This record gives sequence, C-alpha cells and structure tokens, in this order.
Amino acid sequence: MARATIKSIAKETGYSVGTVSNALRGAASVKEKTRQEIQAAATRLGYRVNMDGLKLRTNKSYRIAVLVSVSPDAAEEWEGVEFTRILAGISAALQGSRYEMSVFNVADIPDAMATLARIVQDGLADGVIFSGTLHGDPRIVYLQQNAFPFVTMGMSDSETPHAFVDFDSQAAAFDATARLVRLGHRRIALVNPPTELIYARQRQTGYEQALANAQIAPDPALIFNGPTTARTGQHSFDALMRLPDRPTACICANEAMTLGVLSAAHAAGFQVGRDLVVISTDDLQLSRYFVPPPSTYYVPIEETSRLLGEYMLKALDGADPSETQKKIRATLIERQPDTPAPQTASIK
Amino acid sequence: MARATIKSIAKETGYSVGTVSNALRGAASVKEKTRQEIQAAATRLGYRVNMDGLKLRTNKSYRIAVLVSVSPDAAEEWEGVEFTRILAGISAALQGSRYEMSVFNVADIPDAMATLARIVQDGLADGVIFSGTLHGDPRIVYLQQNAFPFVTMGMSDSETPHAFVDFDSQAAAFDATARLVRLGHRRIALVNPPTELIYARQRQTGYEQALANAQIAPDPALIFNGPTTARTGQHSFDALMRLPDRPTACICANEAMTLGVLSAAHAAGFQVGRDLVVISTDDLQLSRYFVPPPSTYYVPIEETSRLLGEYMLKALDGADPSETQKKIRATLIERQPDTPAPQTASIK
DNA sequence: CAACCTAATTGAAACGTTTCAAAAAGGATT
DNA sequence: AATCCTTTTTGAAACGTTTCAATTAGGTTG
Repeated sequence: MARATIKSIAKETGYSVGTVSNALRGAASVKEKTRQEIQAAATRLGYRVNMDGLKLRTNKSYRIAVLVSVSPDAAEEWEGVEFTRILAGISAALQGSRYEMSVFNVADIPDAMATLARIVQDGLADGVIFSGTLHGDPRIVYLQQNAFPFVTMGMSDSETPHAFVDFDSQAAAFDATARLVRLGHRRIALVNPPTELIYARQRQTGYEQALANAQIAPDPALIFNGPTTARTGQHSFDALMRLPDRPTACICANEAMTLGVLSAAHAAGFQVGRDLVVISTDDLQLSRYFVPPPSTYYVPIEETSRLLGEYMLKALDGADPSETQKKIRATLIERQPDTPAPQTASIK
Repeated sequence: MARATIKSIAKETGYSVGTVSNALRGAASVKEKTRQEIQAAATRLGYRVNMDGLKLRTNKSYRIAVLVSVSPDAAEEWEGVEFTRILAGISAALQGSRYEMSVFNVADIPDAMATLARIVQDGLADGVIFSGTLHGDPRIVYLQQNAFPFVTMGMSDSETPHAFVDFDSQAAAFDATARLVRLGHRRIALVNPPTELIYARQRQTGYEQALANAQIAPDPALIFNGPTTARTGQHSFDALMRLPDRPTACICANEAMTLGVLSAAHAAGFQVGRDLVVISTDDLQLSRYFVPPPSTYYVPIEETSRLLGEYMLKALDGADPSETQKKIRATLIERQPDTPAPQTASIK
C-alpha cells in the first residue's frame, strides 16, 4: 500500500483536494464536522505530509541551518566537542515541528559569511543558529540587513535587538574570582577565549570587577587568550610558571583548557590543589573525572541549546525579540576543598 | 533576479524543458553541440538543481540517515562524543554529491528498529549508516531483508556480506596485551564495552590470544564490560582494587574509560605508571592531556568516517559489497615509558 | 418565494523536476 | 523524389502540496 496523500484522502472521503488540504491545516473556512471527518480519515490512513511537495509549493525550505565552526586543528584537539550537545538540544526542540536541522560546517568567519550568503540567497534554510558572537559580528550585521531570522548563542553588541541565548559569563567569572579572593588568593590567572569573542570580554570584566572590589590591581601578565583547547591551557600554564611572581589560582574558561592546565601542571611536577587552585567552567560534565577534579561553574548545555531551537521557532513565527532573549546563570559545583592561598606562591 | 530553473534555461536557449533536463543530466540522446550550449547557459545563469522538485518527481529522498545512539545518561557522561567526528567525516564524504546527511538520534536498539522501519517504509532516506554492530544484529537483519542500502561502522556476523568500515580491534587488543606481557606483566585487566557488541568480543579474543601465547591463563575476574564511559572505568578500577591478587596493568577500550580509571586511581592514592600501567585506545586525540598520559592505540576517526560516506555512495550506486569493506589497523602512540611490571602488585 | 448574503466547497493552476510516447528533423537508400 | 531508418527534440503528464477565484449550498430577509 502506497503512502497516503492528500489526494488519496480526498478520494476516500469524497471531498476535493483543496478542502482536504485546508481541513488538515485547520483553516477556518472548513466546516468543523468536515474537518473532523477528514482528520479521522487522515489518521486512519496514516497520513503524513510529504515535505517535498510542500516545500516545492511554498518555496520554503523548512530547514534551520546550524553553523558549526570547526577550526583546522579541531581534529587534533578537543575542540567543538560541545557541538554534539548543542545539536542534540536544538534537534530536540525541533522535534514535532515541521522544521529540520541542517548542519553547516564552517572553518572561519569569511567561510561563515560565504555560507550565510548561500543560505540567504538560495533559500537553503529559513533561519540560522550560530554561536561564538564577536564584537561587531559581521554575521549578525548581514542577517539583520537581509531581515533573515536567526538566533545566536551568546549575546551581541548589535544596536538592533535579536534572539539569543547566553550564559552569564560575566557573573560566572565574577563569582569565581570573588570566591578565590575570599580564600586569600591575590594573584589569580585567567585563561580566556580569543579576545574577539564577546564572552571573552564579559569574562574579563567580571574578573576585573571582583578584583577591583578587593582592591587588587589586575596584572595583564596573568591573562591569556587563545582557542578554547587543552593546548591553550597547557601553554598558558607554562607561561604562568615562568613568571617571577606566580599566581596561586587559575580560572579556566572551559573543560578543555582546564585539562590542559592540569596536564601541564602535572608534567611540571606541580600539585594542583596544594600549589595551585584551578577552577573551571563546564561544557559537558567531564571535569569530575579530572585529576584532581576541579570546582566548576556548570551550565546544562543541552537544555540550554533546546532554547536555541525554541527561540528559532518563535522567531520564525514572527515573535518580538524581547520574547526570545535569555541569559542563563551557571551553578557552582564544588569539587576541590576550599583551598586557601598558600602563604607564598609555592614552588615544589 | 529569481533563481534559474530548467524552465528559464529552456526559454533562454530556445530548447524545450525536456531537452534541457536531459542535457543537464548528460543523456546520450542529446546532441553534443546542444548539450554544450545548454550547459553554457546553465553556468551563465548560475543554475543549481532544485532538490525539492527533483525529490518530488523521483520519489527519492537524497538523504543518508545516520543513526546516532545517545543513551539516557549520555548527557551526564562523556559518551558519544566521537559522533562529532564521525558525522564530520561522513558529511565531508557527501560533499559534492547530491546526498545530504540526516541525523537520527536513537536511544536503544528497539528505538533504532522503529526508526529504521520509518526510514524504510516512509522513504525518509535512501541509505543508512550506523555503528556499534551486535551479534546477530537485528538492524542488519531487517535492512538486508528489505534490500535497503546501508554501511556499518564495525563488521557483523551476518551471513550475507555488506558494506562496512571497521577498526581491527582484535589486533589492537592483541598488540596491547602482548606488549604488556613482554614487559613482564602477568595480571592484565581488560576494561571492555558491553558484551553484545561485536568488537567487545574481538577485543577479548585478541587479549586472550596474546595471553595464551605467553601461556598465561586468563582470569575472568580481570575482565569488565560496560558502557564506554568514564564511570565504567571508575567502577572497574574500584572492583579491581578489591581483588586479592591485583593486576599490574589495565587495557581500556576508549578514552573515556581510561579517564575513569585514572580518576579512580588518583582518588585511591595509586600512582599510575608506577603501581599500574594503563593503556588506551583513542577516539579523539585527547589522552595526551591525561594525568599521566597513557600510551594508546590510535585510529584517525574522522578520516575513517569519511570512508563510511564514500562506501554509502558506492553502495547506492550498486557496488558489490566486496568493494566496500575495510578493516583499519590502529597505530601505537607511546606516551608512558615502557613501565615494566612491579615485582608484586604494589599497594601504596 | 424571490432575492440576497454568508458559509462551505470545488477546480484548476502552479512550484521544478523527470520521463516517455510521439513528432520532427536529418540522412541514406532506392 | 519517394521511402525508410536513425537521431534529436518536443509536449504533456506526473509527483504532493497550497492557493485562490469561482461555484454551490444553506440560510435569512424582505
């Protein structure tokens, strides 16, 4: 038995194709009794709309493009792992809707721009989701110019409001710093993402605010920026240890960086937890298995990503940006005993 | 300017729609000169086929379904992370073809069967790729019965040959075990995936062969099976340490399990590398950052996954299974000094 | 009951593609 | 020049859907 179509339902019920189509979409012009009758037949025959016919007719793609940035060395490094969860979250939100998720791998920003141009011009998708918002993000500029629906993971500095879901990086960095200060730490390192990322600035601001509150002058030598990989963590630690006045604590922006710091510390013979305190922000919940397991600010990323999908659907529905913006606070998971600062930055 | 279609090319060149369609597909019935003329017009107008029209007409989906198994606790654990790479590889292979990749999340085997039924019956995809082959795998049985094209990651015990890409798990386990035996280890633990997975058996076989070669009787107490997560590694280690006669080495099936073992060892005050040797198999290249970094058998998973995509395309093209089967050897990356076995299983 | 209005239904066209029987165009052979 | 092949091109139908002008049915009103 072939798959049920609008036509077969029309034949079955005796109504015309047009009526069946209208009925199934719940158009007001169809009499309620008729609607029910047609609906019943549809369920009985196991009707499911053929998206190809629909797309062809409506000239909509019913697709949400998700831009996934994979840097060239991603294959060598632990980068972009969180995308698995992000995609899972988005796809969960799209379940039940007519939209499907389509992944576009992009290498860098120019590549992303080229991809967006294709998406917008060729109608490859009806909306876009991407992460890693930049200062004066060209992607946002372009999409807003073309009035193309999108949701970002991370807020932007765009004048025009748009849909986004963001972690409150500033608050997390502030809390982490303040916590360490409270324990007596005065020289605290910050291992941060590349400066062009908005949330790198947010983190740094939170960090500096907490220091200012404690009247500690920030030291630029303690701040590192780089790709959110273990390698960056490793290199940051190595550089830190070459400083004449070493830090007693280190705040990392994600698990990969944390892993790199721990790895380098071990290689250098440092005992983390005694010589140095490390605090992280979690992507997955992996850091509990690190040696030693660090305290961490955790955000359930999959759940958060679901919001991305939901906001996208709302945006496509014409929702006002004010309904599709959210900032999410991270929660602290304590794994290290509250190690106070050593009297002097200790050397093994 | 609207997007070019076959119709607009027909108008432009003066040929009929049918001729243009045939020409663009390179049908032999079209005169070479005409073909070139039409082809030129197509390029000039920037023609790109509209897949929705194509799909509707041909009743093909031009889609490759990839079954991604996410267990319920995947969100809590480091499981399925390698899928990011697998998907990237497959999608790379599909680049340039008319096929696109479509991800189907499935929770377990019954769920996978239900999904496959939908895919096959409703024509959701033209071919399927999945991993984690089982003994008497019902997915393979079903797809073969329905003559539906598929490629598996991992070989199967099916009578009928089919396309697959596999790691040579048996060889890797054999090599790892033999290497440890050579260093004097006699009690070697094996932290393995669930027994129903074919490659779990393969690993165990390789392990037992190497032991047999050295005339060491295998001890069932040293073999653990469970989800390939850090938690399994952790629990395995804890159980191992309760044995009266402890192992001096441990072979883990993937990075997550390795991480779990290292974590548990650290928590128990064991010094890995002195008290116990751990050897891993890599998914990503992450274990180099572990504390301490273990030696590992590595397979470039993304590159391998590309083969999955290529074989899928070949299979859809009607290629013989013999052309679409490959076993890949892992290469050893040494990170631990070749730690010999301690005189007795040492306790801290 | 005729006339009118509203509510409900129909029919046909259109989206871009492939496919295939039929027609047209060329050539070669008588 | 008539006939017959072969090569090339055409025209129309079909895939499943939406959309919209036109038609019909069903009531109300005068």
